[in-house]
Amino acid sequence: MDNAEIAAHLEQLADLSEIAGENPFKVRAYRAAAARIRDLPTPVQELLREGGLEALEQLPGIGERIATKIVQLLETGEIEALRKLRERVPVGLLDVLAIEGVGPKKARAFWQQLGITNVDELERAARAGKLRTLPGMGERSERKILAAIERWRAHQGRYLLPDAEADMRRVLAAIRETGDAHRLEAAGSLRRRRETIGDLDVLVSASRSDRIMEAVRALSREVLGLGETRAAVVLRSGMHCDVRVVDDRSWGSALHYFTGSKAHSVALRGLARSQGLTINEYGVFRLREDGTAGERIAGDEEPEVFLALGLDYIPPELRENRGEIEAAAAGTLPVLIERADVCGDLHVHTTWSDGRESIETMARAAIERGHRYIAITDHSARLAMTGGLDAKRLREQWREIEAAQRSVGDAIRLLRGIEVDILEDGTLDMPADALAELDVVVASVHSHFGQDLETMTARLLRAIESGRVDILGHPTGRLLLRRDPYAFDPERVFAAAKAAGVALEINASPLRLDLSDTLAKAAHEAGCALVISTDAHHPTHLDFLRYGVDVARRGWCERRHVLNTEPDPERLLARLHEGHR
DNA sequence: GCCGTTTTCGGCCCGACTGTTTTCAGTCG
Ligand SMILES: Nc1nc2c(ncn2[C@H]2C[C@H](O)[C@@H](COP(=O)(O)OP(=O)(O)OP(=O)(O)O)O2)c(=O)[nH]1
Ligand SMILES: [Mg+2]
Ligand SMILES: [Mg+2]
Ligand SMILES: [Zn+2]
Repeated sequence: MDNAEIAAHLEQLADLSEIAGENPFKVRAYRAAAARIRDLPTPVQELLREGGLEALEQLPGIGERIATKIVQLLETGEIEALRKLRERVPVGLLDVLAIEGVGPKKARAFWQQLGITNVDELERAARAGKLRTLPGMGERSERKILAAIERWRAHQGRYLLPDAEADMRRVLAAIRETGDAHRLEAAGSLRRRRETIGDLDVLVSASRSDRIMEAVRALSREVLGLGETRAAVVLRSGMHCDVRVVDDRSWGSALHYFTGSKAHSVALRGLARSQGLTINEYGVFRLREDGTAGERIAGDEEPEVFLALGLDYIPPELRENRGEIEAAAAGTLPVLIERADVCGDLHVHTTWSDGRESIETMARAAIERGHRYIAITDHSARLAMTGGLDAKRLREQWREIEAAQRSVGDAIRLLRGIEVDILEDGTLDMPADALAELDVVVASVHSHFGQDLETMTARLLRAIESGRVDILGHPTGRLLLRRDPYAFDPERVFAAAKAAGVALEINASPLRLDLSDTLAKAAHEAGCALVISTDAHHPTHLDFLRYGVDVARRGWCERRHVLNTEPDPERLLARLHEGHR
């Protein structure tokens, strides 16, 4: 059972406990534990094997009770407390809880007072006008729930970054168009550069909000809520969008609030309380004896919020309550890598396999982007559907690389590379002598994703220890929103990569983002080198670098952790080859 | 259920909007 599944069990425990009327703080503890497990780079199974129950209890937010539940889950396949809860509370209510506007109290009331146990029954009851018999519910409530059920049925889930960015540009343009916005900025998960985006959150400062709200309404196909300072709408794309309007004085604290994450804000606000302060979206205030907010001491600009608490400024990408507040207090936050630090791209495809453009076209596109070097890394033969290269065609490609190099001049260095398949048994899909003549060998898994953890780990280790591999490409094999990562033990893989001097790729394709933020962090903390590569199959894909830098920043990476921040290609190659060639 | 440069008991973030309410609970950001 992988960490995502364990987290899902804890989430379910939280949801059902909540409907059952449990203490909300206990429910929150389950949710916090679920988040912690989901963020864990190492499979819990491996953690337990090495450190036992104590290793689990070491994790913040996981104590004796939850640790025991997790062990129980891994040993027996279920959590006793969850099994009992499922006997008592209909599991169909989990869907009811997912309906917007329905929380634990209403779900419970539907169930206890109307015998509703799932969404279909809720829909029938709403149509039959039965919900209005409940206290605090009327005809409008029924209509609202029916609309929410429709959205739930159509529900599109989360979005990839480029799709969210495209809609965000439209929203920002429309708000700007009103001329009433003094400042405006994308907030929420998009500002934090999370790997997928649930909805758009936009902060605006203005002295009047009516025309801004009207502009947002005009973009939407459905209005979920509309007040003086907040609007919640469904855009025509189906994406949800929340707009918050504040006045200029509140900009900093409002931006902090709306950027989140929720877990970060809750932790920061808790720290403020312990310092006799209180934070809301309007500022940082001294806390009076009676518990109300007193003198305002900060909040015009975002950095003041941190400063007021004695903290270093925490960049949005780090605001996930993963230790950033403690690091900011200790002055040990990383100096995060930036896009301008990256000097080249080490994973580029061309028409020699499944890329869309020639070597020279890709080279010129890279020059336009200021790159000092790119590695031409087409697929090896095993990936037949991509027209992958065998040793003979690989050697032919070198002549074209040389020709392209002469043609584009010395503005950029074209490196001979390959993305060689790691075959089922961990051997490489190319003879060793051919690989030895290359500048850059990226090795990746493209088949047999279903191997168990031990088999896949051994397969990756064999490739890493071959002495022929410089970079492990898209190390988990995941496709965002489409394919889960394959099972393997990152700890052993990272240890082997460090020992062999093999770098780990942060694949910057927004369909992949692989390594993920948490794994990238674990990798450099394990002493591994990283590279950020686009896996470009088209000139415009070279711009994916931004997304890779986002991941690196979310993974606490500094410039020194990423090899392709080296401007000089010869020095870069020396670093890439170090330890195994 | 977790946690502790105040603490091993008693806190645990804080406010906008909605619907139904005559003063607020529930839900959500
Ligand atoms: N203080 C506080 N802020 C919250 C709470 N819930 C949400 N926020 C803030 C922080 C969030 O980043 C921001 C936007 O809320 P969203 O629900 O859209 O979450 P976010 O954008 O982080 O993730 P998403 O990708 O949309 O799921 O609002 C909360 O319970 N308390
Ligand atoms: Mg959001
Ligand atoms: Mg939102
Ligand atoms: Zn690949």
